[in-house]
Amino acid sequence: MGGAARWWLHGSLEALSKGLAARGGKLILRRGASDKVIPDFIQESGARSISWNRCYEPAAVTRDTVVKTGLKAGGIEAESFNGALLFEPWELRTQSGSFFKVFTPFCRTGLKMPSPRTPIPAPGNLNGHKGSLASDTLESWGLRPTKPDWAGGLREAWTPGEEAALTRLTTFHEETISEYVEDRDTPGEAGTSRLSPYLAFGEISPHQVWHYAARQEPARGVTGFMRQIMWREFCAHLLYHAPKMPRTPLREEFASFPWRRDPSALAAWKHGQTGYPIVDAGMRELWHTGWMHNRVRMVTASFLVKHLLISWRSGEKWFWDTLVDADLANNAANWQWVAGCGTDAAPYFRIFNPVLQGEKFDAGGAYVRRWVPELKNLADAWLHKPWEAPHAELQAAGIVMGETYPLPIVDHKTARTRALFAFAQMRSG
DNA sequence: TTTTGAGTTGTTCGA
DNA sequence: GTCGAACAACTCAAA
Repeated sequence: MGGAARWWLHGSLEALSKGLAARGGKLILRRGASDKVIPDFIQESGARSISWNRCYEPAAVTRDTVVKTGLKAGGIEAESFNGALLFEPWELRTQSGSFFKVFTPFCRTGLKMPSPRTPIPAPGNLNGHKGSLASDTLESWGLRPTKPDWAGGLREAWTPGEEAALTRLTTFHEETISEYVEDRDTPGEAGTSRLSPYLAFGEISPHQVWHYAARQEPARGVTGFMRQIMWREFCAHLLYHAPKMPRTPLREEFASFPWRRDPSALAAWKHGQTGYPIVDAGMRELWHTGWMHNRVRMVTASFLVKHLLISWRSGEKWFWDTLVDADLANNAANWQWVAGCGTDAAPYFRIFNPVLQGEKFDAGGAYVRRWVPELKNLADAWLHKPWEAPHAELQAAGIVMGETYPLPIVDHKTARTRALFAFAQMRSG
């Protein structure tokens, strides 16, 4: 797990432990190889059956199959359930029986399926095990950063756990969803659901999200929001059917793409020091809060892959380490989409212009001013391209280009031409 | 089997 | 300033 996700997991387990205790249960923590720890624990506790929610990531499928086979052979009742996805990955098929590689027909087919099961409430009383069973302490797992403690921004921004997830869902529906279609693309507004980490950790299920939305008045935003939930579903199904997706480009010709190695440019990108305000704002939001607005994820990812010509794998790794909502399937599928090597990817000539993206989606500059405060006194007209601002404007705003804020590490037009050339090179073999 | 229409998110250029 | 076309060609999904 990445660092930010480990921080979240600590809070998540803490909340789960409290929730179980309130219902007469107890959370027991153990760690080690599943096919050893689980059978040992079953023997120790005298359990006769075990249930779990399925994971759909390739390594987890393999692991759980081994565990289940072993338990059944030992006469233990073992049952797994789907708590993570609206549809089973083998359920949604094209008419020819293959899995979907294009989102729109995938989504259409999903919406025509019988409605996903409705969630049932948690039991009131768990009637827990009465004996004493040893448990690791959560602290001993060392999930939270200590030296240094870099998680202050995460604590400010998030409350992990099921209760917080349900609050978030309710608030989103009461305050945000009616303007979802307009506001979800405006990073300066809190226009998105921010449910991603809760979904990633199973603190809320897509079934809960789905049925809660379906029960609402058919507000304008609901359909658009459900479409986004289907994107999560699509990525998970893709990973299930294409297990190599996190490492290998789905379009094979990309194996020979001429990526550059450029550690200093990569470092500038990671730390929000590229000289393009919208990119830097996004990367700093990520570093500070463990989350980045969806629109800005696209812009920053496109910048790494196309302007800097650095492999999407580098970006994938950084996001994996820094996102509280890090999810193997979403991360891999979306990086491949941006890089153009996914099955349903953006065409290669679609290269985001970070200045235009900033001007279009952060027109009032609220987002950049929040995350790049050294530019906050600069007028809207120059905010997304400070290197073009007249000297007097910069001086009035207290900015010295190259000192208080970096000059662009690449020129947009030059970088764009270079990217197009690289793609052409790849195509010609 | 063949054909046809369509495909998350954009930018640039020239009229 | 606004608008439409070009940017390529390919693969997928369904008729």
